[in-house]
Amino acid sequence: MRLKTTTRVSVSAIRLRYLYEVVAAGSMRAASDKLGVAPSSVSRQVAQLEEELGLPLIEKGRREIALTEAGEMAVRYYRHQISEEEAFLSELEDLRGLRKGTVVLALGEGFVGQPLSAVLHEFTSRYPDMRLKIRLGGTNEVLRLVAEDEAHLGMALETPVDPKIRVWKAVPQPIKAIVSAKHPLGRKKKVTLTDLARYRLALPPRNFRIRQLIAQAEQKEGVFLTPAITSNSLLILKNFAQFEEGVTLLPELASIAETQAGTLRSIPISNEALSQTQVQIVLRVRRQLPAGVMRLLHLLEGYL
Amino acid sequence: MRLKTTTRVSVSAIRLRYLYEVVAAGSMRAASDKLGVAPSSVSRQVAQLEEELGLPLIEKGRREIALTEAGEMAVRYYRHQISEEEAFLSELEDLRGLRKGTVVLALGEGFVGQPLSAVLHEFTSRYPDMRLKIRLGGTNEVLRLVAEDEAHLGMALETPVDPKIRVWKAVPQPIKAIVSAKHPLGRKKKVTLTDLARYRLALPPRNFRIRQLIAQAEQKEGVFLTPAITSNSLLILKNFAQFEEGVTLLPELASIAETQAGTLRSIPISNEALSQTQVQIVLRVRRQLPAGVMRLLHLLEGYL
DNA sequence: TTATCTGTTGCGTTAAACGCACATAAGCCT
DNA sequence: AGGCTTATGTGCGTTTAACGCAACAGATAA
Repeated sequence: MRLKTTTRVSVSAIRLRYLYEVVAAGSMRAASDKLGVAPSSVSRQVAQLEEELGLPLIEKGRREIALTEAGEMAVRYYRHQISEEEAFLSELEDLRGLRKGTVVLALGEGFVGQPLSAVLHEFTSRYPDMRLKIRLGGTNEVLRLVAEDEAHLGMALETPVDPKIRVWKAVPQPIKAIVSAKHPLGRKKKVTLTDLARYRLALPPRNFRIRQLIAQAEQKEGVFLTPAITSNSLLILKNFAQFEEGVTLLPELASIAETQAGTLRSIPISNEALSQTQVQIVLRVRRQLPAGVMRLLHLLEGYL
Repeated sequence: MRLKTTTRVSVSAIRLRYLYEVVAAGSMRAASDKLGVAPSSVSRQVAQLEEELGLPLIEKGRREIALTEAGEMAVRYYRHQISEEEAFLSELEDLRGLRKGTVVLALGEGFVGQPLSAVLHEFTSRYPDMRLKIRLGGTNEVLRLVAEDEAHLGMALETPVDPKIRVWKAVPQPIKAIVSAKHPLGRKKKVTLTDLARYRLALPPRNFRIRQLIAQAEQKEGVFLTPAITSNSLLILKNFAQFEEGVTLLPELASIAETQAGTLRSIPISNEALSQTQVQIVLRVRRQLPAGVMRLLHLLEGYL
């Protein structure tokens, strides 16, 4: 698409302003006082505006200035323009003061459910006019959104390396065995994959990063886990552990509320691939982030 | 009333424009080509705009430029501003091309009725988007309107001298005796006040300039006319002459349609004050008139 | 990695706006 | 009518903003 190539005529803002001040002050001298410039300058600018527009704006040859019809139009236009500008600047002020704006946060599957609610609640209440968009998706989806500037921030588990992605912060987030308090494994300090294989398991589907990490561990140890149940809902997985005496494998964060309440326990797994996983906050390399996003970023950092 | 003294911040138009062209062209270099300036200038203006607004507008450090949220707002604002400016300029264009505008014409009492309709019709049809305001009033009212710029032009009978009023054109417009074709005076070439005193008369009220001129003539000749009927409606006066065999005294113009049709006759009066009256087109001294007004002025000149 | 785009910065140049001083014109007052 | 006051318009030298050129640095693609 080719844009117009017409040379823009652009009515000089300063000249319009001078005209307006002249009318408001009632004379060029008064206007020049208010503007802090010499009267000659005012006179010239108004004259040049008339030349630009090709029409007389003030009726000359009299003591008090009086606008012509074109002058009235010009002043009306200027006033309108000013009010629009003020609206624009005030909008900008909101943005500068972090009061407005949109932050898009992409979350990996590890966070599906009601995670982060404390952080997000703090953010939305501290900046009530900021809109927060949360996009959920698999780890790869998160990366794509961040790489293509469709999301400002991403949080996901064990993100693969990508030249366009910068890992801002990574914190250990081992995948643990989640069981109910009454479960036989509940008293153990550590479990092996072999231990787990003896119990009924609930696991996420194969396209989930968690499941891929589990697969890596299975490969390495030669032990293969067969889930009794597969679900992309973390809640279902957790319910399976809590009410059906089963076991599920999740990052600690995903069940932190229940472990703190005592209804579930999270047991470390003695496998490197699972115990050394990290949750990562990612953004696009060299991307300039709006201030609001930085705030959320810091909140998330503190949370992890 | 004191106006605001806040120093206006005024977002630079050129910088906004450069920003806009940059995003439209996709790069600063392309924009500089289109704008016909060096790329360095574009870069600087955009940087200065960012400084003025206190916010980054484009995300730096990448090949293709991308706007920040503030940048989006700025471009949106600029586009809006441009469309407003175009509307303004096009309005102005109308004005310049005489297609639009308002002309205020003040008419004295001698023109009440349906006079000038040919001229006014020609004017309104030739400049269909020009608005024509006609204010009717006594001669003094006409002069006040013109003196105080509430009317562009005035037409009245025998206007008194006034330093603020300039007589643009004056044409003789004697006050004549108006009678029906069958009236005894209808055959005379000239009548005196004494002649008139013998018939039933219809005259305008005393606050009309016509009546004041008649009074001057009465004073001078020592003959006093007693009207059978007094009315501020020229139509009533003329009807009195036409259907009730009476006489009325009016400027020739006021009954020109009827005299041409032959239903009324206008007889000169042998009195200096009445036979030498003039109708005058007046305007304020040194007033600059819009082009549209000049056109009407010339049309009126031609008519008289 | 190199080649070639991009945006940025330093510095001398051009053009717009300015201030000062003075000329000119309009309105007011006697 | 004529002087007096006050306001706008003009010539000219000065200041400031925008510019062009050239060199540099960062980023993408081969």
